[in-house]
Amino acid sequence: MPAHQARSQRTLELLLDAAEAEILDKGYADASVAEIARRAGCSVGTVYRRFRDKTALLHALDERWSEAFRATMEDAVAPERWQDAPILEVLTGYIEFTLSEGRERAALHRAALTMASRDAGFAERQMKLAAELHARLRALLVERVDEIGHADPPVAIEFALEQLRSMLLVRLVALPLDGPLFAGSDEQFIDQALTSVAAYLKLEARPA
Amino acid sequence: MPAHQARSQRTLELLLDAAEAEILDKGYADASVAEIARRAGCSVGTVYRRFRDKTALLHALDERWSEAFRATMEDAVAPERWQDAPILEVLTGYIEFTLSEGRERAALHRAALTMASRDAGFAERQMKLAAELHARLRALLVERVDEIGHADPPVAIEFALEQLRSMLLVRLVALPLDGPLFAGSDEQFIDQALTSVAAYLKLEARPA
DNA sequence: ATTATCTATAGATCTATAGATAATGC
DNA sequence: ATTATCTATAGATCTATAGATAATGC
Repeated sequence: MPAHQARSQRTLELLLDAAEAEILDKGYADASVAEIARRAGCSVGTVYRRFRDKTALLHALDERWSEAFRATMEDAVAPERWQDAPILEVLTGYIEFTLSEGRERAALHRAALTMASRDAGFAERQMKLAAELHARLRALLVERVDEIGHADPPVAIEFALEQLRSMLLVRLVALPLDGPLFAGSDEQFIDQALTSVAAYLKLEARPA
Repeated sequence: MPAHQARSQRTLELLLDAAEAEILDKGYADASVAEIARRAGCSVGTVYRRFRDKTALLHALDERWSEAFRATMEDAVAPERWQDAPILEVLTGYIEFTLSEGRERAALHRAALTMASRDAGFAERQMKLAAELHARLRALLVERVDEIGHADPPVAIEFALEQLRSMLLVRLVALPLDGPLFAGSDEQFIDQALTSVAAYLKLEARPA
């Protein structure tokens, strides 16, 4: 249902804002269309003029989130940005980016999680984003393979990235259950994570 | 609401079984009391005779799950069971236990996850279980601290356990989003996980 | 006599639509 | 003339309860 008037375009954005607020507030399952309309300052009928149904509205919201994340993510792992940086520095950047981005977006991510558990479309979009970030990081490490002393670098790169991603997920998303048990500060966390990955990959100074 | 007759005790168990089936089938949010009653072969009124409300029924179910898990878990990490085993062997046992237990209970764990996102009581119960397992593993490692070459063993033990737990969670729970990206087999996964933890902890053969 | 169960339904949601009214822009 | 919005409500849930009926066990 395309918007033909400037007015309806504005309404559409108000609706997405309202849906976001409502979902972060009450969660996916308890978000009501009537309340979203109220928050957007319009009527229920208007919601259904712009969106086929409730699900379509939530998909539009999830797409907005995904696009915003893709933009920051692509910027954070752009190869130009890490020119000549050794692996440990790249990974430090990744961890710090994820921690700060994740903190800001924790509520959002948790909301997306519940949405994904009820509709495969959300899950697909999220996994695709995760895979893209993964691929970009892999490329950065592959370029620096001469630092890696591990016997099987391709496997090691995959595993090391999965290890970091897993720890960050648990630390950040702070799923209601499955939250972090490691009590250390972020500095301590980053420190140990880098120590661990360096030991596992058997990182060596780069040959000149 | 205690059960005074043998009949009502049986009904109670039928209701928990029915609730379990219903939740694994449709998820927490879509589980309906009427359908649970139907599956248990009794009426809606009967459900409310045994449980104050829907939430109380789900808590009773979650408690049943938790008790079952606690039993297998305590058995799996019992100190007697690992007498004289070196750290790597203990951790192999932990990983294998978690993978097999987790595979069986993945649907259940996912259900608990959604329940936890809507009611803090579920979250608390789950985190407590996770913390108990963690504490038992920590004790096993602390006993074997003379194998550890890492500069700060207490921190290293915490971090290493968190690292394993995080990877196992992502690999197993296979959250709708946040699923695993590491494509290797279980054998490959276990192999790399052990390589990694050995390198990080700087494990050495135990002094005789 | 007490406990358990069932039937029937009140009451509270919540999504989605129909039909009337108002604003926009060619 | 077309697009957007609002009001009012149908229709589908779903939780929880009231009141009648049946089974249990002292």
